[in-house]
Amino acid sequence: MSLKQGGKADIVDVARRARVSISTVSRSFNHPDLVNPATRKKIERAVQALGYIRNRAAQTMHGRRSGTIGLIVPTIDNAIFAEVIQSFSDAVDHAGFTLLIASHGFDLDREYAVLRKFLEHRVDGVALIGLDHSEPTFQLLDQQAVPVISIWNYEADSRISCVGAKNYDAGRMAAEHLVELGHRRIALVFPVTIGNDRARGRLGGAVEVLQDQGALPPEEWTIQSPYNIAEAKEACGALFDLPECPSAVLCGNDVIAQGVIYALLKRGLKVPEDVSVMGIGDFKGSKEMEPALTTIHFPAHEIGGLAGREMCQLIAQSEPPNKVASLIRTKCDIRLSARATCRAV
Amino acid sequence: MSLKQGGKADIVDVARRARVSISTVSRSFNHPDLVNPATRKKIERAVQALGYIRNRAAQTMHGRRSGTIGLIVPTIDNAIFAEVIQSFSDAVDHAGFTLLIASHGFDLDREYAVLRKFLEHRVDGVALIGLDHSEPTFQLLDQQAVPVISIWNYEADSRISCVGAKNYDAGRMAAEHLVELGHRRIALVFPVTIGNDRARGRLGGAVEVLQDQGALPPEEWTIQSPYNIAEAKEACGALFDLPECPSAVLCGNDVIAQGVIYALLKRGLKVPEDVSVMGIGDFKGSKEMEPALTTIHFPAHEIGGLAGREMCQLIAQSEPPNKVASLIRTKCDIRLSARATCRAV
DNA sequence: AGATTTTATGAAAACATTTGCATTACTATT
DNA sequence: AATAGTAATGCAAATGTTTTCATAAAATCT
Repeated sequence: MSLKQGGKADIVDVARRARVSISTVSRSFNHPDLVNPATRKKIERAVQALGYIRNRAAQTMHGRRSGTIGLIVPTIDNAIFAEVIQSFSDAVDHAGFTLLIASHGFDLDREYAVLRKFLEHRVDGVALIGLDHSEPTFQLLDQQAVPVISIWNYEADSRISCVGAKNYDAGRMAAEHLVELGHRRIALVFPVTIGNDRARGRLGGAVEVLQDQGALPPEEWTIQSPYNIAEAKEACGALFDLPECPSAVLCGNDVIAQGVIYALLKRGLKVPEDVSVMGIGDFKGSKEMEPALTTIHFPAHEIGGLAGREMCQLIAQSEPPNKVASLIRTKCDIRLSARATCRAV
Repeated sequence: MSLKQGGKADIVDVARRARVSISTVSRSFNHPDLVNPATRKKIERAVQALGYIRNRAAQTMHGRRSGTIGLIVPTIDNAIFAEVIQSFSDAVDHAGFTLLIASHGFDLDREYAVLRKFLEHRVDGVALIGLDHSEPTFQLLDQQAVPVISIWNYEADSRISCVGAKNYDAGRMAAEHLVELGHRRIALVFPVTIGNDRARGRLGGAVEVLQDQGALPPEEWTIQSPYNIAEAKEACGALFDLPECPSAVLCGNDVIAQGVIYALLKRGLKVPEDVSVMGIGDFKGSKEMEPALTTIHFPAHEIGGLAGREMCQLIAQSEPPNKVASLIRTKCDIRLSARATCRAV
């Protein structure tokens, strides 16, 4: 009975019950210092009694910020991004924003479609993974002048703000480590690189080092596999049934590395005694594996948190609307985590 | 120059450019069949030229659906939920909805706060994990009459719609399998169960079976550990340094199981020769492990997808607004996946 | 005590849409 | 050829807020 029949009370109901005008109610939410504490109390009571919940849509429509941030990722259910999504989410949540999320399965056209959808919802900002996006995506971003940040990759000349690391360096580091350990017979297991600049950068870096060393792997030692334990395990199986087996395997990321290790174990081969395995990413759990995975450490948690905070900053900067925020570029350091899956030969 | 100075065109601009009324423009979006194809073409061209993007906030405000669904989970960066989030996301995306997501870190008060925030955004529906929620949460849900679904657990007498499995059964199955294999010296590694009915159900089921067999583990064989490889590995270490070592370990989920396996490997103990390890959940990758993990299979992908589709159904049902949708309860089957980490003794 | 500033409130316009009702122009029916 | 029915469109009210401006009341200054 204290509730309106519909169950949904609006600001007018609150005003009526508190015997003040709607302006005062609105003010008591948005600029509490401008309204008499006693009045505020009355309003507070009315809100309680009616179970009133503010309608953000109405505020949004009025031209204010919507209080939402959109995050577009290739996939959610993947160790790579889960950590970065979590820390990004925490950071924007902490600043009072609500997160809209969607995945596109590495399809840049779907990415564009999702972006449009987010824009229809008038997100205050958008975060994307990597710097590889379709031209329409860039144009839309530009035209709508929405604050945008790219997570995971760093490029000094990126078209949009970014926070992340140089995947090219990661690829180099990984290959160099293997080479320093004396390996020359190195196989490569990477995902498809179109529309995936992280993988492309890593592979490019690794190949360059190997080329300099005259250790470029033959065709049959270059395996393609998605970021997925099962498929990686399956895909690289043939590798070890070959007459000449590589002494080390450099993997596109830790998930692939895990698949490779399982494939080796399954064949009764020992890591690192028979074959060394190198990952990239240093996902949660890679350190705890037995033997612990040698990999290139990416500070995923830090990258996600930084990206979230910088996103909020970009949004604050771009106030008033239409003021274009300046670009921010943050380079995060990566480093070799030499553990137990690679040995010198 | 074809763009409005602000960069943002509205429906009025489109109408003007297409030389029709705003009503017609609106209609051509929402009820295209009611407008002349030729007119629709004109409007389409105007939209293109102006780079117009519809404002969902305005539609929302008008009382229609917002086109958003809120998903509240304990954590995102965890193998347990990542898969279910992904499939739920895909399902609602497919139906044209946009997903709002937030995590609460197993804190039911934060869950309540997040729910409020989502309701401010006028989500068309809310999905929660499990059936353990604070009383204010249930009341708010009730009072706002928002379609809601619980994911992961099934209870015949749940207060809200649910799709999932019986965690109690999972716990029983796991314990029964171990008992059938002849194990009596069984250790338990589970997370804190307050506010986590999944863990509570599993533990309860397992304990009951063990009690019936007079195989209830002593205090020092009951370990507490969060869902986290590193902490599980660390936490159960002491277990194997004890004078009398258990012959099997039953874990709260597969992540914990993996931690336990690594702890064993680290001590030079073999799985399953020295100790059997049982997981619950059957996460992505558990099948590929070497040795492959014996676990209770939860159809996470199916649960998430079903939940997403049923959420959309509930929303459709609750049209017109204020019509309360009926409860839906779907029980998903779980089964033992006996693989290689448990052996008979 | 009168003038000036400050504090607290209200009225009404604005925001970008949707939709019920009214209107006009066709097409089909007798 | 008049009538009824249908298709396509426009007008204007409604949606739930925020905010500018105006006004009234109270506090401060001289």
